[in-house]
Amino acid sequence: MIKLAIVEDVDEFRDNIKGYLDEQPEFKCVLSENSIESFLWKIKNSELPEIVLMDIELPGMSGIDGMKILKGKYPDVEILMLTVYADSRRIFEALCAGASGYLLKNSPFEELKSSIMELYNGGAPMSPQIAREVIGYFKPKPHNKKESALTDKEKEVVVGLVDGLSYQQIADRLFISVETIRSHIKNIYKKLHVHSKAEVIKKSLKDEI
Amino acid sequence: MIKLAIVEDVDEFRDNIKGYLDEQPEFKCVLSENSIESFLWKIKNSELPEIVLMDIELPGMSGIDGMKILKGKYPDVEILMLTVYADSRRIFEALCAGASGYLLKNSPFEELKSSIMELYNGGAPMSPQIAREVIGYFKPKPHNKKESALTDKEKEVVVGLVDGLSYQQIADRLFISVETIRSHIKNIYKKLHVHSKAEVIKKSLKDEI
DNA sequence: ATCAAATTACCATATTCGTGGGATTGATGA
DNA sequence: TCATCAATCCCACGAATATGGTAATTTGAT
Repeated sequence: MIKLAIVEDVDEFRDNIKGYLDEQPEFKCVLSENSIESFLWKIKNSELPEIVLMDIELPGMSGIDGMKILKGKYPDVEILMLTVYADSRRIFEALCAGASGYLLKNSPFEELKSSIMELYNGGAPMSPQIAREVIGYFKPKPHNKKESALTDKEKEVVVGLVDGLSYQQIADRLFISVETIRSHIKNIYKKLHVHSKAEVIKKSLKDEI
Repeated sequence: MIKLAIVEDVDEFRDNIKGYLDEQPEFKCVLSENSIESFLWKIKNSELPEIVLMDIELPGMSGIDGMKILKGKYPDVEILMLTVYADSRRIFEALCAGASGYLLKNSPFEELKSSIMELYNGGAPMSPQIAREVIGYFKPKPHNKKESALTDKEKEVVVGLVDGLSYQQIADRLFISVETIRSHIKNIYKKLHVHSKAEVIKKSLKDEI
């Protein structure tokens, strides 16, 4: 018997889901609320749900913020996001906030059920569209520039900068003069169109150099 | 009719898969090879497959390296990784190399079929275990430190540093004197035990401050 | 064999940074 | 109420950085 909670502001949709889930012998809805605020309030005196189905678009506190609070208080609760949107910003915000699964609302109830079971068994259910976004996150980027423009030596210098070394320290590490480092840095700055170590480090750590 | 290719070194397993897929009216196996090398050779004179089922553990060139080459020559080919391993290093290497799906070899053939269909329809099929790893990648880390120690103002200054601004520019942005920035920076350095902008930026971008 | 690029190195100079001292004002909490 | 801390500002000085030159080798590719 898996204990569930539902947080969804559209009354009809919430009741439909609850109706369906209550029919399933493997589930038990211990809470069904229309806002994060009331959910967080009621949960104090309720059985602790194992899985929370949560809408991402809620009046008042957003599902994302709600998740953060919920996860803070009850880290073991699994959260399955439900949403009509498949845009990547929302997806990654939700995942970074601790969602364990992400379904589109147009999923049929049977899929909702199997997704809950999958989540309960340690999986991470996602609608195909969502999975595509998530996988796409790792895909090799079209790599805007051609091979980063930087030479091998310049890349070594960049590594030194990222490691927080001074010019002198980089020189020692690469067994060349600090003057050479200065030359390389000048060229790196020109190529990357930056004017400080800080910007190089940022580029190196964020984009790709 | 979806055109498929199989790259798998274990003859029996490869033949079993091919046998099953050939029975399906939606599929057509245009290639079935036991190594990346022979696959890349034969594909030149073969119909171009739309989806390649590829083992990740291959003698000779690894599936990962093979994928990179394949993706380089035929960027539109979708790759579905097949493996017995679910360790995160392999998963993320494969995804970063351009895999569009990732199945464990213990998946039943029916699941393999539905996964191919899902991939063909723009999804990104994953075994539940794999999905868990992928989602886990985004999960909030156990956040080692206690609330980062930095005050709100100090965090704003850090943001300025990460943005590559000079002290003066940060001062202008926050409408306070550059001397105040210097004070904040001194305190930030003490709290984080660092001695340069570079280290702060690195900490901010890598760990969490 | 030749030319372009990469790597190495040096000089000069203005700016920025890192760090040591202070000091004042509020807000917060014990 | 008193102590603490965040936030604001100032001074000074040596170290490091940013940017402008110039130029000798090495290396790679044509």
